Amino acid sequence: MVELKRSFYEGDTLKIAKELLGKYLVLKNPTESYIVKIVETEGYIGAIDKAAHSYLNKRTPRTEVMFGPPGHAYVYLIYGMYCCLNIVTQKNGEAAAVLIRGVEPIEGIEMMSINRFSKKLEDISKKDIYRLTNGPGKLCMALGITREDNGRDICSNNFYIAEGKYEEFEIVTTKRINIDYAEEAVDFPWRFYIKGNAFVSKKTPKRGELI
DNA sequence: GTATGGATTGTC
DNA sequence: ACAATCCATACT
Repeated sequence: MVELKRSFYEGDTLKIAKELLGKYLVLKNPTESYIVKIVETEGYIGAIDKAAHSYLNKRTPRTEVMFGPPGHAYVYLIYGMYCCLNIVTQKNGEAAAVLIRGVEPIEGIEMMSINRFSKKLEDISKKDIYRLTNGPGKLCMALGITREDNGRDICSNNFYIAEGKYEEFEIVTTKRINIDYAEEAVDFPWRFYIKGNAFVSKKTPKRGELI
Protein backbone atom coordinates (compact mmCIF):
# COMPACT_ATOMS: atom_id res chain seq x y z
CA MET A 1 0.00 0.00 0.00
CA VAL A 2 1.17 3.50 -0.80
CA GLU A 3 1.41 5.81 2.21
CA LEU A 4 -0.18 9.23 1.75
CA LYS A 5 2.27 12.11 1.89
CA ARG A 6 1.78 15.17 4.03
CA SER A 7 0.87 17.21 0.94
CA PHE A 8 -2.32 15.13 0.66
CA TYR A 9 -3.60 16.69 3.89
CA GLU A 10 -2.68 20.24 3.02
CA GLY A 11 -5.58 20.96 0.66
CA ASP A 12 -9.28 21.67 1.03
CA THR A 13 -10.81 19.95 4.06
CA LEU A 14 -14.04 18.82 2.39
CA LYS A 15 -12.18 17.46 -0.61
CA ILE A 16 -9.91 15.51 1.72
CA ALA A 17 -12.87 14.27 3.79
CA LYS A 18 -14.29 12.70 0.62
CA GLU A 19 -10.94 11.41 -0.61
CA LEU A 20 -10.24 9.67 2.70
CA LEU A 21 -13.19 7.34 2.11
CA GLY A 22 -11.97 3.91 1.06
CA LYS A 23 -8.43 4.60 2.27
CA TYR A 24 -6.65 2.51 4.89
CA LEU A 25 -5.61 3.73 8.32
CA VAL A 26 -2.62 1.79 9.62
CA LEU A 27 -1.58 1.77 13.29
CA LYS A 28 1.37 -0.35 14.38
CA ASN A 29 1.97 -0.81 18.08
CA PRO A 30 4.78 -2.82 19.67
CA THR A 31 2.46 -5.70 20.52
CA GLU A 32 -0.33 -5.48 17.93
CA SER A 33 -1.22 -3.67 14.75
CA TYR A 34 -4.41 -2.55 13.11
CA ILE A 35 -5.60 -1.75 9.62
CA VAL A 36 -9.06 -0.25 9.04
CA LYS A 37 -10.80 1.13 6.00
CA ILE A 38 -12.24 4.63 6.43
CA VAL A 39 -15.96 4.61 5.54
CA GLU A 40 -17.38 7.77 7.16
CA THR A 41 -15.96 11.26 7.73
CA GLU A 42 -16.96 14.82 8.60
CA GLY A 43 -15.20 18.09 7.83
CA TYR A 44 -14.66 20.87 10.40
CA ILE A 45 -13.30 24.22 9.25
CA GLY A 46 -12.54 26.52 12.18
CA ALA A 47 -12.61 29.87 10.43
CA ILE A 48 -16.25 29.65 9.30
CA ASP A 49 -17.78 26.71 11.14
CA LYS A 50 -19.76 27.17 14.34
CA ALA A 51 -19.62 23.42 14.92
CA ALA A 52 -15.82 23.43 15.09
CA HIS A 53 -13.96 23.73 18.40
CA SER A 54 -11.78 26.33 16.70
CA TYR A 55 -14.70 28.45 15.44
CA LEU A 56 -13.63 32.00 14.59
CA ASN A 57 -10.07 30.74 14.81
CA LYS A 58 -10.32 30.44 18.58
CA ARG A 59 -6.95 29.29 19.85
CA THR A 60 -6.98 27.39 23.13
CA PRO A 61 -4.71 24.67 24.49
CA ARG A 62 -7.12 22.10 23.10
CA THR A 63 -7.54 23.54 19.61
CA GLU A 64 -3.86 24.31 19.12
CA VAL A 65 -3.30 21.07 17.17
CA MET A 66 -5.98 22.07 14.64
CA PHE A 67 -3.90 25.13 13.76
CA GLY A 68 -0.73 23.14 13.35
CA PRO A 69 0.75 21.47 10.28
CA PRO A 70 -1.48 19.02 8.35
CA GLY A 71 -1.24 15.27 8.69
CA HIS A 72 -1.36 15.14 12.48
CA ALA A 73 -3.95 13.59 14.79
CA TYR A 74 -6.36 15.79 16.75
CA VAL A 75 -7.77 13.62 19.52
CA TYR A 76 -10.13 15.02 22.13
CA LEU A 77 -12.27 13.69 24.95
CA ILE A 78 -16.02 13.93 24.41
CA TYR A 79 -18.78 13.64 27.02
CA GLY A 80 -16.18 12.72 29.62
CA MET A 81 -15.77 9.19 28.30
CA TYR A 82 -14.94 8.77 24.66
CA CYS A 83 -12.20 9.98 22.37
CA CYS A 84 -12.64 11.20 18.80
CA LEU A 85 -9.95 11.00 16.12
CA ASN A 86 -9.47 13.78 13.57
CA ILE A 87 -6.86 14.33 10.89
CA VAL A 88 -5.60 17.91 10.76
CA THR A 89 -5.96 19.44 7.30
CA GLN A 90 -5.04 22.63 5.42
CA LYS A 91 -1.95 24.74 5.77
CA ASN A 92 -0.06 25.34 8.98
CA GLY A 93 -1.92 28.17 10.74
CA GLU A 94 -5.36 27.25 9.36
CA ALA A 95 -7.63 25.47 11.87
CA ALA A 96 -9.34 22.54 10.16
CA ALA A 97 -9.68 18.80 10.51
CA VAL A 98 -11.54 15.72 9.31
CA LEU A 99 -13.34 13.67 11.95
CA ILE A 100 -13.16 9.92 11.35
CA ARG A 101 -16.66 8.66 12.18
CA GLY A 102 -16.66 5.10 10.88
CA VAL A 103 -14.11 2.47 9.84
CA GLU A 104 -14.22 -1.14 8.70
CA PRO A 105 -11.82 -3.58 10.39
CA ILE A 106 -9.33 -5.14 7.99
CA GLU A 107 -6.55 -6.39 10.26
CA GLY A 108 -6.35 -6.74 14.05
CA ILE A 109 -10.06 -7.32 14.54
CA GLU A 110 -9.42 -9.87 17.30
CA MET A 111 -7.76 -7.20 19.43
CA MET A 112 -10.49 -4.69 18.54
CA SER A 113 -13.04 -7.07 20.04
CA ILE A 114 -11.00 -7.28 23.24
CA ASN A 115 -10.60 -3.50 23.39
CA ARG A 116 -14.31 -2.86 22.85
CA PHE A 117 -16.10 -5.68 24.64
CA SER A 118 -13.35 -7.43 26.65
CA LYS A 119 -14.34 -10.57 24.77
CA LYS A 120 -12.72 -12.73 22.16
CA LEU A 121 -13.97 -12.19 18.64
CA GLU A 122 -15.45 -15.68 18.57
CA ASP A 123 -17.52 -14.86 21.67
CA ILE A 124 -19.35 -11.81 20.30
CA SER A 125 -22.44 -11.92 18.10
CA LYS A 126 -22.34 -11.23 14.40
CA LYS A 127 -24.37 -8.11 15.10
CA ASP A 128 -21.74 -6.89 17.56
CA ILE A 129 -19.04 -7.20 14.90
CA TYR A 130 -20.71 -4.31 13.13
CA ARG A 131 -20.71 -2.34 16.38
CA LEU A 132 -16.96 -2.59 16.81
CA THR A 133 -16.04 0.54 14.87
CA ASN A 134 -19.22 2.20 13.54
CA GLY A 135 -18.85 5.49 15.42
CA PRO A 136 -16.11 7.99 16.34
CA GLY A 137 -15.90 6.95 19.99
CA LYS A 138 -16.18 3.28 19.19
CA LEU A 139 -13.37 3.23 16.66
CA CYS A 140 -10.99 5.00 19.03
CA MET A 141 -11.74 2.45 21.72
CA ALA A 142 -11.29 -0.41 19.24
CA LEU A 143 -7.91 0.91 18.08
CA GLY A 144 -6.75 1.99 21.54
CA ILE A 145 -6.50 5.63 20.49
CA THR A 146 -6.45 8.02 23.47
CA ARG A 147 -5.59 11.64 24.17
CA GLU A 148 -2.00 10.46 24.40
CA ASP A 149 -2.19 10.32 20.61
CA ASN A 150 -3.19 13.99 20.33
CA GLY A 151 -0.78 15.78 18.03
CA ARG A 152 0.75 12.53 16.79
CA ASP A 153 2.17 12.58 13.26
CA ILE A 154 0.04 10.53 10.90
CA CYS A 155 2.74 10.55 8.22
CA SER A 156 5.03 8.21 10.13
CA ASN A 157 5.99 4.56 9.72
CA ASN A 158 3.78 3.24 12.51
CA PHE A 159 0.77 5.56 12.07
CA TYR A 160 -0.34 6.50 8.58
CA ILE A 161 -3.05 6.38 5.94
CA ALA A 162 -2.54 4.54 2.67
CA GLU A 163 -4.17 4.25 -0.70
CA GLY A 164 -5.87 0.85 -0.95
CA LYS A 165 -6.72 -1.12 -3.98
CA TYR A 166 -9.07 0.60 -6.39
CA GLU A 167 -12.68 0.17 -5.40
CA GLU A 168 -15.88 1.48 -6.92
CA PHE A 169 -18.34 3.02 -4.44
CA GLU A 170 -20.91 5.74 -4.15
CA ILE A 171 -20.43 8.62 -1.71
CA VAL A 172 -23.44 9.85 0.26
CA THR A 173 -23.37 13.45 1.50
CA THR A 174 -25.44 14.59 4.51
CA LYS A 175 -25.57 17.06 7.35
CA ARG A 176 -23.25 16.35 10.25
CA ILE A 177 -24.27 14.45 13.37
CA ASN A 178 -24.93 15.91 16.86
CA ILE A 179 -24.10 19.55 16.24
CA ASP A 180 -27.55 20.98 17.05
CA TYR A 181 -25.93 23.92 18.85
CA ALA A 182 -24.18 25.12 15.70
CA GLU A 183 -26.97 27.36 14.34
CA GLU A 184 -26.48 27.99 10.61
CA ALA A 185 -23.74 25.36 10.43
CA VAL A 186 -26.15 22.53 11.32
CA ASP A 187 -27.19 22.41 7.68
CA PHE A 188 -23.72 22.33 6.13
CA PRO A 189 -23.49 19.14 4.01
CA TRP A 190 -20.10 18.17 5.40
CA ARG A 191 -20.61 14.50 6.31
CA PHE A 192 -19.60 11.83 3.82
CA TYR A 193 -19.90 8.07 3.83
CA ILE A 194 -19.64 5.03 1.59
CA LYS A 195 -23.14 4.06 0.54
CA GLY A 196 -24.22 0.68 1.87
CA ASN A 197 -21.17 0.08 4.07
CA ALA A 198 -22.11 -1.73 7.29
CA PHE A 199 -19.65 0.26 9.44
CA VAL A 200 -21.22 3.67 8.86
CA SER A 201 -22.51 5.01 12.21
CA LYS A 202 -26.09 3.96 12.60
CA LYS A 203 -27.66 7.38 12.64
CA THR A 204 -29.38 7.42 9.29
CA PRO A 205 -30.16 10.85 7.85
CA LYS A 206 -33.67 12.08 8.41
CA ARG A 207 -35.85 13.30 5.60
CA GLY A 208 -34.35 16.37 4.04
CA GLU A 209 -30.85 15.70 5.28
CA LEU A 210 -29.70 14.05 2.09
CA ILE A 211 -28.23 16.49 -0.37
C1' DG B 1 -12.85 28.75 42.49
C1' DT B 2 -17.27 27.70 40.25
C1' DA B 3 -20.41 26.62 36.52
C1' DT B 4 -21.74 24.70 32.19
C1' DG B 5 -22.18 21.49 28.55
C1' DG B 6 -20.48 18.51 24.91
C1' DA B 7 -18.10 16.51 16.99
C1' DT B 8 -21.03 9.81 22.08
C1' DT B 9 -22.64 5.56 23.52
C1' DG B 10 -25.39 2.05 25.77
C1' DT B 11 -29.35 1.03 28.16
C1' DC B 12 -34.04 1.77 29.58
C1' DA C 1 -35.89 8.94 26.24
C1' DC C 2 -31.94 9.51 29.24
C1' DA C 3 -27.85 8.66 32.26
C1' DA C 4 -22.88 8.18 32.43
C1' DT C 5 -18.76 11.04 33.27
C1' DC C 6 -14.92 14.63 33.28
C1' DC C 7 -12.41 17.93 31.05
C1' DA C 8 -12.09 22.39 28.53
C1' DT C 9 -13.72 26.66 28.63
C1' DA C 10 -15.70 30.84 30.37
C1' DC C 11 -17.11 32.92 33.95
C1' DT C 12 -16.41 35.24 39.05
